[in-house]
Amino acid sequence: MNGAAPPPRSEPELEARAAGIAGMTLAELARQLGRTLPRDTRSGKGFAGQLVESALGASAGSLPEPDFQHIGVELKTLPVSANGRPLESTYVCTVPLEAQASPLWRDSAVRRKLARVLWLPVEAARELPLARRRIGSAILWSPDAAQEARLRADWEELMDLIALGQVAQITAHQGSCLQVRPKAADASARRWGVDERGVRVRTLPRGFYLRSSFTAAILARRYAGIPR
Amino acid sequence: MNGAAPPPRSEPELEARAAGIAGMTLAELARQLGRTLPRDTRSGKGFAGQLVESALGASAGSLPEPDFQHIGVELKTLPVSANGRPLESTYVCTVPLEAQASPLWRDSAVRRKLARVLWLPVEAARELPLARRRIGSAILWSPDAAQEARLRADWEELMDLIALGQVAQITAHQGSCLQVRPKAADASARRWGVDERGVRVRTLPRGFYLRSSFTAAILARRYAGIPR
DNA sequence: CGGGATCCAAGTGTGGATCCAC
DNA sequence: GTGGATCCACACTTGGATCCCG
Repeated sequence: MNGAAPPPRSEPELEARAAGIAGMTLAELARQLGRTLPRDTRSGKGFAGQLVESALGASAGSLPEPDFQHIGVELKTLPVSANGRPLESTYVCTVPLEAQASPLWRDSAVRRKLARVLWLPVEAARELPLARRRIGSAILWSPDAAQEARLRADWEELMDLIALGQVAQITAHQGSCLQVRPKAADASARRWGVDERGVRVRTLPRGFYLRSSFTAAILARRYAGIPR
Repeated sequence: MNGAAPPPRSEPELEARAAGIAGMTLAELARQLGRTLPRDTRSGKGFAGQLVESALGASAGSLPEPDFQHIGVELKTLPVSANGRPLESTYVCTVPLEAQASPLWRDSAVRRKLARVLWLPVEAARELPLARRRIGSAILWSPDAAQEARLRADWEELMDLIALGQVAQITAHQGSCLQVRPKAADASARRWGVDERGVRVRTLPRGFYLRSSFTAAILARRYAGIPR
């Protein structure tokens, strides 16, 4: 196997490929794919995610489509500690800052993105160099009724504020499982939004993120499976 | 003088700068600005335009704003033969392919772009190497009533077809002074548009262009002034 | 600990236009 | 001659996320 894989044609095929890379280190996988490792994790924040995209046949760098568009599955790597506990929140998608009337959960990007996800744990303890980090066992997941209800409640609360032009008042404290945080090159970045009076204004771009307590619960149901 | 100039603060200041570079070759101007010439004109299609932007203090590579936004003036280089006759049509702006109801000329990008233009003739005969091409004398222009009427008539005819989803039927034969032609990296490029039934479809991106007979008339009123 | 700040790659779109086969 | 095709640069956006100070 060398170079990027073609798109998988079914969920079982995708799961089989994920099983095939479980236990490998990022260095091993990078060598197989002919990719070089970034010098450090600061300058290579997205490296692990892009590496497994190539390995599993995701249409790399594509647009609002799911990673595996034929089969409607989104791929998310999950940085975990040695104990298999998520170390970071998970980015979902950008926040639509120009929303005016309160939109419907049914039509939301958050619901579409999270409808079907292949979670792939990857070791990410700060002291462990990129090269030695190992890939865990994947979990193919859809939200159950309780999870979807919590996601929806958080999303509706947050989107109501945005539709009212209150985005500047939102902090990452809000939302029990889904939060809104900055998503930008730096704090000076600006995107078009709407203020309290409906006037178009420049504002900091933001994204929806899943709290790590939420992804921890997903992993807890099925052992993350980092080989020892 | 070295590096790009700051924005001019008035039309007379802009005209004075243009007079200052009239008669210079592209090689001379490039050396003053510390820029290197492209190998050939095929790979350097936009070079002359970008060079004079720097020389005159246009906010290079900026967005839908006029080149000189403070004073509301657009800069257009005009490739001319040894006789001062325009050799090419002039690109104005992209065609809004998603327009539904027929929009108003008053609000159009074409009218805004052409409201005030500094035309700068530049020698461009095919046999003349980039380095030896000379810059002519600038003309600061606004459309007179007759010119605006022709532009408006062409624009309204073309935009009506686009609003009806007939963009695929438009050819460069239409329009007495303003035409629609492809504006893309190649013929496979696609942008969102609307078909006859109002359905969103992928279509070839297009731009508005001024026929060279139109720009020739502008130059004819005031001698292009390539020094001999 | 975690909320706010930041980092990289690649795709897309726009602005500058001229090329070239028919 | 000119209508359809193409070329370059670079700003902007999105998708991949983790960093790091209070």
